[in-house]
Amino acid sequence: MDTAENKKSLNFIESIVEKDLKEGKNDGRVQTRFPPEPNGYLHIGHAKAICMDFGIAERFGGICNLRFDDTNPITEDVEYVDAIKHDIQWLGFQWNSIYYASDYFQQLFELAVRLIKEGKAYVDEQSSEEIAKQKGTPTTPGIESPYRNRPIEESLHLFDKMNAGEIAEGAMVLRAKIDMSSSNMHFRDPIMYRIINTRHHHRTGDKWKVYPMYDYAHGQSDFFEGVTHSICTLEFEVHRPLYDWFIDQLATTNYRPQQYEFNRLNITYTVMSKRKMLQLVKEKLVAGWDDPRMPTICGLRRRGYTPSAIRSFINMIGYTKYEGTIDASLMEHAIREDLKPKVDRVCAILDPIKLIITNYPANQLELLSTQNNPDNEQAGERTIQFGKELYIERSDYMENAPKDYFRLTEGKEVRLKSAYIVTCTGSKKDENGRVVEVYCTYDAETKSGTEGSKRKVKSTINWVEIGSSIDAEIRLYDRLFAIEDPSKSDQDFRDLLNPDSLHILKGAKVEAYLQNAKPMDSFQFLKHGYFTVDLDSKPNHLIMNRTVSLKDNTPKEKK
RNA sequence: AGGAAUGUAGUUUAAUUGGUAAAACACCAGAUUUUGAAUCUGGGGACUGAUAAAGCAAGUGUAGGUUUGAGUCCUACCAUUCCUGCCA
Repeated sequence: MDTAENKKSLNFIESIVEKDLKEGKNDGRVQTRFPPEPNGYLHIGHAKAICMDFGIAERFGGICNLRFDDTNPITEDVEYVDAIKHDIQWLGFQWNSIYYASDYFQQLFELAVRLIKEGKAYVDEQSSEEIAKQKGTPTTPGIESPYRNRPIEESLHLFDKMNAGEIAEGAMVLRAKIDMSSSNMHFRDPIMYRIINTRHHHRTGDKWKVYPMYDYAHGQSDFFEGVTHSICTLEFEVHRPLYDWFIDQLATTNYRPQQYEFNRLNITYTVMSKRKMLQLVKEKLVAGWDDPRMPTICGLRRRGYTPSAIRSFINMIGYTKYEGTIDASLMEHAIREDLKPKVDRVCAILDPIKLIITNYPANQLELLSTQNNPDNEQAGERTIQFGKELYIERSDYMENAPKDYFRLTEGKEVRLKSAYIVTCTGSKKDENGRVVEVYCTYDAETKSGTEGSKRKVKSTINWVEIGSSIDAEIRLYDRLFAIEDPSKSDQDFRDLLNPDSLHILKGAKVEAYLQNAKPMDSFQFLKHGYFTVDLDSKPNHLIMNRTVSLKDNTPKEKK
């Protein structure tokens, strides 16, 4: 797999790294970092970034560190730190070291003091509204703060008071003194520090009352760590000049981290915003961050997606600077391909109806053999129990069938998968006219594997023997949103949820083989799709999630 | 309107760095099958045309230009995305 991957043409960032290496930039070092903010769970978009950050290091013999961008205690929490670590490792990556932006708070503070002393930063006492107003617009320059040229000593003194907790939250900020008329809005005296003294930081506790902003903290953290290629998504492109400006304040040698941006991942029928996901979770529109409909790593995991499927999907879509939207079917293709050779085919009857073989001896049971996975010889065979009374899918019988219906209807033959050929002889209805039992006769000469079984039959249907079958709750998941691009709609995204994204079937019957299935085990239910045992599944209450359906080409029941 | 960036089949990416526009997914048809899945074979697909026959002075957002030769270089235009949090 790796050789095939290496043959593939390099993406544009890999090309840059290769060139940098050739030119001996940064002493031939390659160092990346994955910098999540611990304020939510990782999603498939992060997986793309993870594959990039760790992938570059792996491919070019460099290192990749995990760094938590924990500069905002208002939204961040340890809960997320552990989940993020787990998700990265589950995806199959291992960081070199773990760092936290908060590890650098002291250094960042000292540098800020230095910038004040150099006249490159000042304490502003205006409200956020005033500062926003003075910022101007992209087409009109901003105006300078009245505090912009206050004495250095005064800023120094106030910055200390800010950090001592003597100033109220929101009352003052530290701003870099750059250019209020820059065409780049980020240069209009960006805020470096704000006061947060009503929250404990999950690592530094109450030590700090001022916290650095992203633009200041991020690049400097890269610098402190020795990052060479700081890879992020396109929306940070306009931040790059500021990133460089701050680095300029620190760099004294040839070493410089360089920021590169690639297109973030968008997928049809879902949202890729942590804010929106949080909202879905908080308003209980989904069952949690790991709801199998969520595009989070934990959601995909619970849905039955594998790390290799996710990685192959990411590999398929590539990295460019064009912001498009990936067809959800591509991800579905990835998981089908991944699971195909790996998981056993089993019988599950989602909407059962009884099939009684009238000429089969009562109380007789026999053991039949069936292939575990026709796409993988090594998976071997297993035995299944057959008897007089079976469950079949309700839809596999029709009382008044059209010509092109090839399954059970009076007088017609079908093959029972891995068993016998049977002929339908009729059915029984209850007082409401609902079919409750279907009858058939079997041909004892047609047992699977024998000569007699070679007869051509139009259709094969699935079944489970009643006595040995086990009950299962089946959760049929579908796309979370009803429309392709919920974020481009004028409507509230919550009104665009797909009302059919989850159907729970309580009365399903599955074959005994699933008796010992454990959470996260995957199977293919013949004709239905790939299913995974849910986390909440118990030995006496089997719950299975549909990962993805088989491709559905059944619109034959037209006309 | 200012700045930054991006336009290649329906979608996402390739294209030996100036030299045959290709792949995957999607779509369509046929064969095959003890899964109406998978598999196999083929097809339309980048411009025009009606879905065709077919055409082309035709094809990589549009229009020009440079060149023996342009998806690739140059110019202009158009479209889309991002930028005015004390979020990251």
